[in-house]
Amino acid sequence: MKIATFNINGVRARIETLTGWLSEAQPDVVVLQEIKTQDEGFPRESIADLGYNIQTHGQKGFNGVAILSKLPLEDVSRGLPGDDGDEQARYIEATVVGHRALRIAGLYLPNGNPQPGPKFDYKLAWMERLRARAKALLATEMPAVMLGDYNVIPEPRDAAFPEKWVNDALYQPESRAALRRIVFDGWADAVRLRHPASTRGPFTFWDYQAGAWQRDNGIRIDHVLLSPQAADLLIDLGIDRDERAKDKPSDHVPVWIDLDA
DNA sequence: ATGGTGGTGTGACCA
Repeated sequence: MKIATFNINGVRARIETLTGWLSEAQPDVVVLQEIKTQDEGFPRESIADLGYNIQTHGQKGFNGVAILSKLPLEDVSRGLPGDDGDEQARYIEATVVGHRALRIAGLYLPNGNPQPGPKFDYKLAWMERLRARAKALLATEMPAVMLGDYNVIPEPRDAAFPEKWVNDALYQPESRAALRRIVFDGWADAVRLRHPASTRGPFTFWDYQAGAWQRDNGIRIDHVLLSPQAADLLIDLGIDRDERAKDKPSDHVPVWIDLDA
């Protein structure tokens, strides 16, 4: 089962980018971030035409996440538990039933800039809520995958120029420590499983500005975390870097895994 | 030191 994450940066503006990639890559399950639309504005038809079931958790203008799946989606839940007052659409979960059942969590972690400030505080609080939810998923002992745009650069080798990020929320010691705490509870970072010795990258995001793509000035912020039961099923992993060079690209590229599920 | 690009929706915010 091929499962991917893609921050699409506006699904209506980039519907042809998305359908072109779906047709080529043929993922079974995709979590999308930054759909930037309410549920009723989501371009369902052109995605359903490719054989996908669609579950959205949209918001007007900003944020918004979705799950697309060629297999049926069950027990869908929207929103990250732990704060009933949180209005931002950044989290969706569902169960996908292949020959095994898998729990999929698609997330768009807060950017947190500028830091310090209320947005950074929201990021760190959101990460504590994510850790609690992640622990609950581990406790089920069901194969689980938590993937999406984490907006955290884990280590210096995850940036082309780490020194440029020292004042950025994505690279603060607090952000990095919060991600480590989640991972150390029992998750595997799938990209690092497959690229353990790389001293530079691989990257998943290149800014639109200043020729970042042309200079390969990238960062790794889109992550795939696997529960132990899911890690046991890992067959393959890829980062569709070529998508960044195409017309009307997102600033992120898809990251995918193939699971024996 | 700088939002230089891009989406949303028509102001100004978000990344």
